[in-house]
Amino acid sequence: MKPRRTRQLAAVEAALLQARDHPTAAQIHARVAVVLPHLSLGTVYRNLEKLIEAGRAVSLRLAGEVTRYDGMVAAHDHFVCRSCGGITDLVDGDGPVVDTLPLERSGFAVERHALALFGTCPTCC
Amino acid sequence: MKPRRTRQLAAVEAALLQARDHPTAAQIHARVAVVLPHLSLGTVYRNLEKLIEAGRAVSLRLAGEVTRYDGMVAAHDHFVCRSCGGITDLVDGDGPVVDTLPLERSGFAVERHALALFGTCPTCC
DNA sequence: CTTTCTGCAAACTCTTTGCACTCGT
DNA sequence: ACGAGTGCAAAGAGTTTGCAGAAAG
Repeated sequence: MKPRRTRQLAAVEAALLQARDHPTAAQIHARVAVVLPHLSLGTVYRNLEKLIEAGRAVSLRLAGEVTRYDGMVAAHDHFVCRSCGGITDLVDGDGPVVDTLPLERSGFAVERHALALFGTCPTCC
Repeated sequence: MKPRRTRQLAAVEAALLQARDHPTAAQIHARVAVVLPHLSLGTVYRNLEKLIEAGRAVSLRLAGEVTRYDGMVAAHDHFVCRSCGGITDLVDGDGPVVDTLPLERSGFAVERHALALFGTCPTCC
């Protein structure tokens, strides 16, 4: 049950870290296939699952869209532009803040959240 | 392209409004099938799509889960309990608040958001 | 009557899995 | 050598769609 460092796993992680467009599994497959032509899509899915379990990747599911993957692992939110379709990472600090205090007071123990904002980005306005 | 008032559409909407458990398309189908035995799953999907376009329903996609539907149409967030799996509607006021001001200042025009919180609910703590 | 909607089933898309083989350790 | 990982292809799950007939307006 000890995880191994295979070229496929390394390549998938490298593609994820390099990408800033929140690629789909198929996109990752296409990109890695340049270097590893025989890479199968099934292996991409298996390795993405491993990275997520290891906390080295995050999956992102927006309404009406395929699952996307994000190599940025620190807690952050997303802005989806209705005009260009681009997804912007919002790092804590300049992004929106979710205030969970009222909830905590009601007895909810909040561990994490997933927030996606929709609208128009600065470039498209 | 004038929408018609069919019993199937009415029954799907009724089931949605009655449900408080954010049912999946299959669950809605099962519930409505009690009244309309010949209702097909395809029709459920088509009618859910119509309700969403009309702004009378909302879809909800959580990581690793099937699409769920919500008859509560007012903007609200969701709390997902890691222990019991229950989904609680968080109405604005006692729910968490998303502060989009810093973003707006950066040039983003935020129109709406989708927020899901994960943790343990009061009953499960 | 006209046009939208339905039921059914087949098609589609995305994702997962079984199996024999390969490759890290 | 051992066993986790891989490629391939087939299976699964969820959702969409084409078509002939039903039904709303």
